[in-house]
Order: sequence, then structure tokens, then C-alpha cells
Amino acid sequence: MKLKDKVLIIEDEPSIRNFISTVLTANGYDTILAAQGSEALSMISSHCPDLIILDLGLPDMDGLDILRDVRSWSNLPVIVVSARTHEHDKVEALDLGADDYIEKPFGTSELLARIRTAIRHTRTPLANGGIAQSGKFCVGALTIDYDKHHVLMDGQDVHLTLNEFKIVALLGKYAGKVLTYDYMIREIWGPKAKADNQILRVNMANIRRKLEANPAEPEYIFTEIGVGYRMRDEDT
Amino acid sequence: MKLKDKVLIIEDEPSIRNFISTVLTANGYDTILAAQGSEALSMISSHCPDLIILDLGLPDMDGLDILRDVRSWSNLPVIVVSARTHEHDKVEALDLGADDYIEKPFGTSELLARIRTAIRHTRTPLANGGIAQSGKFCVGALTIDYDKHHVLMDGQDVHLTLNEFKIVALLGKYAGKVLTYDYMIREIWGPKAKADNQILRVNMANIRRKLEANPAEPEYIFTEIGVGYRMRDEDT
DNA sequence: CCGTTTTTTGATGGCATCTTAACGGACGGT
DNA sequence: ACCGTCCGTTAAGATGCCATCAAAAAACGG
Repeated sequence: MKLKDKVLIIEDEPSIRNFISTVLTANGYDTILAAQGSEALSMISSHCPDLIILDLGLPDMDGLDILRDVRSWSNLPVIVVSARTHEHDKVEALDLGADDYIEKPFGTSELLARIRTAIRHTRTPLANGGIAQSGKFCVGALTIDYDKHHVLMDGQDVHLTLNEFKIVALLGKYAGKVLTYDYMIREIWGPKAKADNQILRVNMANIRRKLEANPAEPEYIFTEIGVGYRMRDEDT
Repeated sequence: MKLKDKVLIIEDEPSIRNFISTVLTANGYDTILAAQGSEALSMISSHCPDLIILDLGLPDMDGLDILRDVRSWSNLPVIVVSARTHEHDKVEALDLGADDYIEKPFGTSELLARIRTAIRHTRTPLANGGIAQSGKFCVGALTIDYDKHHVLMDGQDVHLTLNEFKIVALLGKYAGKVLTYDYMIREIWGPKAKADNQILRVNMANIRRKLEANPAEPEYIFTEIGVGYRMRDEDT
């Protein structure tokens, strides 16, 4: 794992917060911490974590409101951790868009496994008929290695910057489908980014210079004028 | 647009199997049942379920082997249900690619919520440029691919401009029904557009030049004089 | 603290697309 | 037959959108 995944831990109890942070750090994650809801929301948009661990018992606001807010602009993975064991609590959180719900107390290895599962989901949806091996996306001479954060062309490593990789990864995740500019910007730059897609065009130009033999006639990432971009699928 | 999601229930204990099946059926799912591993594997490939509920305690083979087998060729959602509560059992199943792990005994509403969550992961939550639709529409030699924002004639890609595509997409969405000029204009150019349908006529001429063999006698998009346009339906 | 990489913003040019105008044919009513 | 309405078609000017280059600003690493 070359580049570490960043996990935001939202938990008011300092001992639990530090415990989770320690465990995750020891297992190869970067962690950022928030003790209150308001703080958490601003950290989400400024730090763009790869996953959120959310405790529901927060002092200043309902944890579910944080979930609602995040879900209003992104489908970033959220694992809810709570001492509430009532079934309707779980149902409510899951239906609001939580990706998992773990009851306290929980085992650390289960937490880690569920984190891996949640992150795996962000990288391997079934764009094509299901024939995707988890962890990698391949089409033509292009390979996206989600675990190592690498992109290969003809087996050669292609250096992409972080944002460039995020763009390619997102397109690969939904290969064959057009992603609108707005959606991509929100997914990568967060909710407070301005809806100017110039920044996407610049990045795309750089990406194509690295990936395409002839950037003027792309073979992998296509522009759907007025709508967005689309990664090549098995069937063109 | 499929109406019901199909769930394969792999569970050897008949009472539990039927119980789950009853619950799911009552909640709008189609269910198919398997009592053993070998049977399950063949049903997966023949019935193509949308989700699998897998009990680990099977008589003829280890449930994890089924998971392994499925994951070797697909990332279809699998929810493991088991009486084993040891942490390492959960970790093992999740790391093999299970999307969730529920301990027995479990509440039905939690099961349903986790099923919804798993299925949600397989859906693409994105917005395409204004016309909320996904999948494909086919009639005659014409295919509208809503995901790619492309239109095919005889499998050949036909290039349409953005507004042209919106028009065709809209007509395809309501194939067989007449859409009035005013409705189409409002739908595509917004509510403040002027109600002059000249712009529609120009676009329609361009569309027919690209799609129809003989624009004077259309085979796909018909004019209902004084009213609007209509896309051909299956039954001419 | 400085040099380097990365990200963001600004500016330009070209091409695709949109819009509007004008004309002609078909049809129906008077 | 004449006139008006409605639709299809073509053409041309105006606009919008996208790729690209360049430079400023910010983040990063030592």
C-alpha cells in the first residue's frame, strides 16, 4: 500500500478516539480526528478523507445529521459506530446512507475488516457485467491498480498526481458511463468547490498527455460535450 | 427498469430458509432458494440473482468456498449470515469479499436494511445531464444508450449534439406517446424558454437526417401535426 | 527556510453547436 | 384559386464549449 488511505474519526470520547486512531495508524492508515459535528463537517470538505468513522453520540449535533449532510453531496464511505443497539437505530442509519453499522463494543480486527470492505466498495463497483477482479480495472493497455494507487500503460508505470489519479479512478469505477462535470467535481473537491469545470479540463489535458498516444483523439477517456467525461468500456 | 430484485437464499435449515424467503417476498423481493452449496453455484449462474444471502453452515461444502467461487468471477453482493460469532470468522468472510456479515439471531428489519445497503452499492447514483434515465432503449435498428449518451443505428455510432440527444432521449423515454411541442421545449430548454417550436423543427430535421434512411418518411420519430412528436414503439 | 512539485487561475484560439431568419411545400378552409 | 397555417429544410452569424499553454499560488519535503 503505497499511498495511505485517510480516515476521519468522529468521536467525542477522547479515549475511544485515540484508541481507534492508534489501531488504524498501526495498520497503515492516516487518521484525522474530530470531536464534534461542526468541526467534523469542515474537516470533511477540507481534508477529503477516504472514509469516515462516525460515532452517533456527539455533544453538539446529531450524528445522523452529519451523515445526511455528507450524503447530500457525496457517497464517500461512512461506517457508523454506536453504543445504541436498537434495531431501528441501525435501520435508520443504514437507510440514510451509512455503509455499515458497528455496535460498541467492537473488536479491532472486525473494525479493520469492515473498513477494508467499505473501501473496497469505493473501488470496485460493477460497471461491466461483473467480471472485475477486485482491486484492479483493466481496459486495453490501461490498468488502474486501486490498492497501490498506480496506473499502468502497457505494464509501464505512469506517474499521476493525486488529483489526476482520483479522476482516473473515478472514471474507471464507472467505466462506460458518463460522469457529469458537477458530479466529478463534488466527488473529488467536495461540496464547497465552485462549479467551474475549467479545473477538470486542465487536469484532463494533463492526464491525456500521459495516458493517450494522441490526446486529440483519445482512446480511453472520452469527452461527452456539454455533459461530462466517460471511461472506455469493454465494448468501446 | 427492473421491478423486483432477485435474492438467492443459501441456507440448509428449512425453517430459516422459508422464514427469510417469506420476509423478503413480503417486502418486494423475488426469492430463489438453495439448500446446498453445489446446487447454489449452479443457480447463481443460471438465475443471475441481484444479491446472495449465504449461510455458512452448509452440509456439503464450506460456505466460504461458495464465496470464493463467486468472487472469482463476479462482485455480486453477498451477505453472509452465520451463527458463528467469533471475530476471525467475520474477518475471514469479509476479506474474502463478503459485503456484510450478520450474526444469528438477527432482526428482520436489520436484515432488510443491510440488503438495501448492499444493493444500493451496486447502483450508480449519478446524474446524467438533466434526463434522469439509465440503461438502454431499443426499437428497430435504433438503440439509445443512456449511460454513454450515445445513439446507435444498426450498431453504428451516430453522433448527435447535446440538444439532439436530449430530444431523442426524451422521446425514447416516452416511446409510443405523443409529446407536445411545449412540453418538450420546457423539458429541454427550461421553463423560461419561449414557446416557439421552430427550434424543435430545426433540431428534428437534423436528427432525422442522421437517423432516418428517408427523412421524408420517418421510421422512428413521427410528427403528429398540430400536436407534437412521437417515438416509435415496439408495435410500430 | 528554500527548492520542487502540485494545484489553481488566467488567457487564447479553434471548432462544434446553437440560434435565428428565410423559403418552399403540403394541407385545409373560405 | 387564394390565403393562412403548419412543418421541413437550408444557410449563416453568433455563441458556447473545450483543449491547451502559461503563469501564479499553494502545498510539500528536506
